[in-house]
Amino acid sequence: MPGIAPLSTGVIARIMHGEEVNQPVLQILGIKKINSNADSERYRLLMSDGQYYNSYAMLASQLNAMQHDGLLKENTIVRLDKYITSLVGKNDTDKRVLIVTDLTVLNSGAEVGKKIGEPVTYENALKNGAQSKPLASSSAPVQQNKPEKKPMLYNNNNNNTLNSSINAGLTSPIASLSPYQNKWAIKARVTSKSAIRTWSNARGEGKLFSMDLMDESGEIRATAFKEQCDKYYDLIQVDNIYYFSKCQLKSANKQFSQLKNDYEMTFTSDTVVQKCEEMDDGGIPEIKYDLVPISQVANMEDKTALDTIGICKEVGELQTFTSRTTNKEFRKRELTLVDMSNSAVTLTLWGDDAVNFDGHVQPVILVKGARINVFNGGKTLSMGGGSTIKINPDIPEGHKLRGWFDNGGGDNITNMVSARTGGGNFNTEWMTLQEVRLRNLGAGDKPDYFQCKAVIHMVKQENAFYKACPQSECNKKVVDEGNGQYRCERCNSLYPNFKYRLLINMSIGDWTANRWVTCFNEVGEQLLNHSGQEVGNALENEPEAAQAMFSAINFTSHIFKLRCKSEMYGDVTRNKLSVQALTPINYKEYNKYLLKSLKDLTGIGSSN
DNA sequence: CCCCCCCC
Repeated sequence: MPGIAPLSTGVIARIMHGEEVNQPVLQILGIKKINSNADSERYRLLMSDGQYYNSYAMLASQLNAMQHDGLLKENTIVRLDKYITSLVGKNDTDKRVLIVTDLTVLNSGAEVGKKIGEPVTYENALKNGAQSKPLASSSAPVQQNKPEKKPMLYNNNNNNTLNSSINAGLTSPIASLSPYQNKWAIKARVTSKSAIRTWSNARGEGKLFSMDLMDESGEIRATAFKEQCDKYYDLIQVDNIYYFSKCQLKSANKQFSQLKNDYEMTFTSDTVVQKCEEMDDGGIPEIKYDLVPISQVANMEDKTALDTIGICKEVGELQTFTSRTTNKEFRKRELTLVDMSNSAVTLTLWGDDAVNFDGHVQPVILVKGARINVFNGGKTLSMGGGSTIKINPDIPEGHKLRGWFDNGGGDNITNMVSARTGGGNFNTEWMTLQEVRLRNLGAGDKPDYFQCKAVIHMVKQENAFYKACPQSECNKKVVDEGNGQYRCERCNSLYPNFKYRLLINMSIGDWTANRWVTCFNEVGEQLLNHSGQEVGNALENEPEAAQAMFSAINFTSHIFKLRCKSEMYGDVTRNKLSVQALTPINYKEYNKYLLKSLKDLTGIGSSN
């Protein structure tokens, strides 16, 4: 059969003997779903090497999608790129389960069209005296073969017992754990660890912490309550590898966990945890980061979890507030992360992370599992369950960013993914400047936000900047003492210097109306394409340079994201517009709005 | 046995 990959004949005998075989090629003779309950999905495979077949094979759940896509039909020939074997069951009936964690389809079932060879079960072949020894191979076994004497005595809570099992190499892959078998030990890396949390409800009260564990086969969440919480909290550290045994397994509630496992673990009084001190990590993978460029965050769905890395360009004050809904007090701190996509996003830290954070050195921040929140039409990242941050991580991406930023890389951030320091072009209602008046926007307690396409008519150079407190966290206007000293009333300090901050008023117009709007520092810097320092200096000392900067933007068109709020000055109410963000015109998006407006106006092409 | 992840 030309084009059909040859099977690795007889290889199942070697695999089931614990030998590591590189990329065996097998044929799928059947696949069926086990565990029929709705939130648990797992497939069992019947696979043949043409000589033997093996029904104790499982598909790791991260490969379920291949089955969903119809890629694993009967007769399909696959190459096992990664797999793990594990002994399960009581000693006398030990079975070696094969868990496939990565595979490549070589020929589709339709292409092959039939079962190759006349395979028999490996177990029957053994009984009938067929060759049971592994064939000659230079590769070392991953796991020890089944020891002759009964080694797996987990009937007491004794570390020596655990050690002997572990030393014999008898750890199970996480993917093989289920509530139906409890004699196992896993060797896993801690990828995240929660803070200790207390609860109190009708069913009682207590405390707990949870952690996420990972090995080559998969991941699982574990929770330690009460006594176990106190006992293990300090021992468990992110990135370390531990042996765990005698935890209770139960179905995971998918509502609360994004981890790819149908089960989760609870520590019990019998649980044994032991730190793995070996230098060799034994194939336990490093924590993997799927780093998303900050610019991409704008295109991702609300509530998505993601990994990213950026420079903490700005850091906010620690804020404390009481939640209106729960009456709980929260502490948070907002960081502005920037990266080489010339984009910025806000990352919110909570609790101790927020309190202890020192951002003044503009560190590299690596974050795993941060969640997207939509706020004011922008997107922010927030730490939550399972999220971790690392400050100045020793990884190539971190060093690259450091070099980029220290050479001025962060000076031209043009894309503000979060609304506070800018904003995107998503989810914000389009409006004309006339509609803003007609609809009485900004009259409520909360500001209104909208976007419009407008052209800059005139920019005021007078009072376009002010002299602000030089402290990085304080932007209050300083009082010029006239003797080379500047006084900040907020910090109650005298300084020999100040920093320029922009506060630009300009007139913009669309086809319906003109309005005066205010740009604060960051947007002003983006608009004028110069730092506040440069603009302030030019305005004070180099009028021609300043003129050039300001006239360069006259009659340019942009998408303005505006905040609208009516404010009282004495007994006069003024409706104020401030520019939250400024973006180049995305004609695809803008035309969508125009087309919709046309439909609404004419009724042509509309549904009603 | 938790399952909240907040606020502007």
